[in-house]
Formats: sequence, C-alpha cells, structure tokens
Amino acid sequence: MKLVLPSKTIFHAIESTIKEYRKFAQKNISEAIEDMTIDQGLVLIFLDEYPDMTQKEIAELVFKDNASMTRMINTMVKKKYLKRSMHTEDRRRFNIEITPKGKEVLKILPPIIQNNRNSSLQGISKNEQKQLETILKKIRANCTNN
Amino acid sequence: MKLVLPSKTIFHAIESTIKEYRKFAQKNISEAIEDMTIDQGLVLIFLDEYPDMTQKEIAELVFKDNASMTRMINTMVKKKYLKRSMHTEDRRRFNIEITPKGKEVLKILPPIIQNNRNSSLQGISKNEQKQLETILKKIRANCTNN
DNA sequence: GTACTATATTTGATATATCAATTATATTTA
DNA sequence: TAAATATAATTGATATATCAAATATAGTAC
Repeated sequence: MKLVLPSKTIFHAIESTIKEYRKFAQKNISEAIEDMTIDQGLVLIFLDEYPDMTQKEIAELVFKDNASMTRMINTMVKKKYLKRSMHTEDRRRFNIEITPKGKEVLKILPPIIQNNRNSSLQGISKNEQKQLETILKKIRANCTNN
Repeated sequence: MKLVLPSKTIFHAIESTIKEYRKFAQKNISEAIEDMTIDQGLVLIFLDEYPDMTQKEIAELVFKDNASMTRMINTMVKKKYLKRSMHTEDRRRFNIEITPKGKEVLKILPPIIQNNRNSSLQGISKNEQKQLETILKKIRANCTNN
C-alpha cells in the first residue's frame, strides 16, 4: 500500500507547528528565568488561577498523565516553586501552594508568554484563528469519538 | 498582568488536537502490532522510502533530536526491527537496514495509518485542510524567524 | 459497620526529550 | 600535509511520558 509520506500530511504540519512554538517560547522563557520550563510555568499559572486544583486536574489542563504530574510537582517542590501540604477534608490529596519564589516567577512570566503568543500569531487574522480552532476541534472530536 | 488562560488559547487547541490524534492512532496501531509506537512506525516508513538516510535526517523528519534518535534506533535494533551496519564511504555514519521483522510491520502498518488519517479527517473538506495548513505554516514561520 | 467500589496519588519499569560534552571521522584552510 | 573546523553519532545527566500495579483514603451498598 502506497501511503502519502507522513511528512506531507496535516498531522506533520500540526506537530511541527506546536514543536516550533514550544521551542520559540521556551527560548524566550529561558532567557528571563533560569530553570523554568513552559510546562512548569503553565502549572504555576493554573494554580494561581485555581488554587485548589488537584494534581489530576492540573495534569489534564497541561496534557500530562498523573504519574508525570506527580514527578513534575516533585521537581517544582525541589526547586522551591511549590509546596505541598495536607488537605484537611480529603486526605488522599494535597494542597499545592505557590511559594514566594513561585510568585516571583508569576510576575515575570505573563508578559513573556503574552509576547510569545503575539509574535507567533503575527499576521494571522482573528478570522483565521477562529477557522483554525474550528477545524482543530473537528479533528479532535473525530479522534475522541471513534 | 492578566493573561488569557493557556487553556483558552489556540496553542492549547493545537496541542490537544495532536495529542488526541496520537492517542487515537497509537491505540489502533497497538491493537494490530505488539510493541510498536507511532514514531517507530514512522521511522520504518521513512527508512523504507529513503534507505540511505542518516540518523540525523530521520530525526528531523520525526521531530526528534539526535540523541533521542540514537536511543530510539537502539531500541528498534534490540527489538529486531532494524539492523545497523557500517557505511563504507563515510565511517562516521551507519547504514540502517530494515529486518524481515521490520518489513512485516511495513505490510501491516500503512493501511492502519491510512485509516487513522481518514477517520480523524472525516467531515473536513479539502479546502479546510488547505486552510489549516496555510495558517499553521504562518505560525511556524513566525516562530522560526523571530 | 463491613465489603465493594471509586478516587487521588505514588512507584516501578522502560522509553523518550533535551542539553552539554565527547568520540570518531571528514573536510577545509593555511 | 598539519592544524583547524565541521559533521555523525554517542554518552551522561536529568526530566518527562506511559502503562500497570500499588497505596491510601472516600464513598456506597448491603
């Protein structure tokens, strides 16, 4: 069977785009903050917005599985961005607090992220962005429902 | 600074789409072939098409770095899908051959991949696919040139 | 209340991601 | 041709991805 080469497909285009965006975004973050990855930054931002999320919920938002999230948070605790403490109502879970060091990052990070978004969407109209989201949503739906 | 939550952005949509596609595709592959990942499958397909690619070239096509590619090929050699042999003209590199076991996979895999592509693009017109590629290409260009 | 089931998190094993440093060979330059 | 530079691949260290199994606690049904 003759297949269109994977490198010529839309999936390749999607993957290559998100990887380039990540590389670009990571570079700009690294220039400002030592030892901070995109995903660790996202975890901080989500926790800042929703302080009582479970690890599981955070994991879903950043597309990690629970095991990865456990280890990621371990790393962030070791690096003093986060602190775990007991949850009084549900002893299976933890409260995850942002430390002062983590809060410092939260001051520096958002403008960098905003700038990354703006730069990478330069010259792309609102309408195109909407189209993009619509089409992606269809693909995702096909993948989750089949 | 108030940031639109990452989960509401286009980048989140892109990432979630490709991850769901990968999950979907991997599930279908795993049902047919024990111990074969999407990326290992792609490596086989590329090597089949371009038998004298260097590891570095394959790496670029599947978005891995050289170190990952070395280890990935090690794994595939260990699993008997590939075989390394000396390259006579350039002794820094290797010839990478597909074993009979690898060739078996190459018979089974393409229809599965084709089916994955078709299913996940169901209801999406050629025109929409073209739009998607165009917009993605712009984003990627913004990320690589800035 | 005990047994059953569900949920949150962790752990182990293995693979992959990433960066920097290293090795081996080729190529270029002076 | 010797020295400098470039290239292909590997290795080490650390983080993350993924699955399955294990822990611990909650919630439900009997």
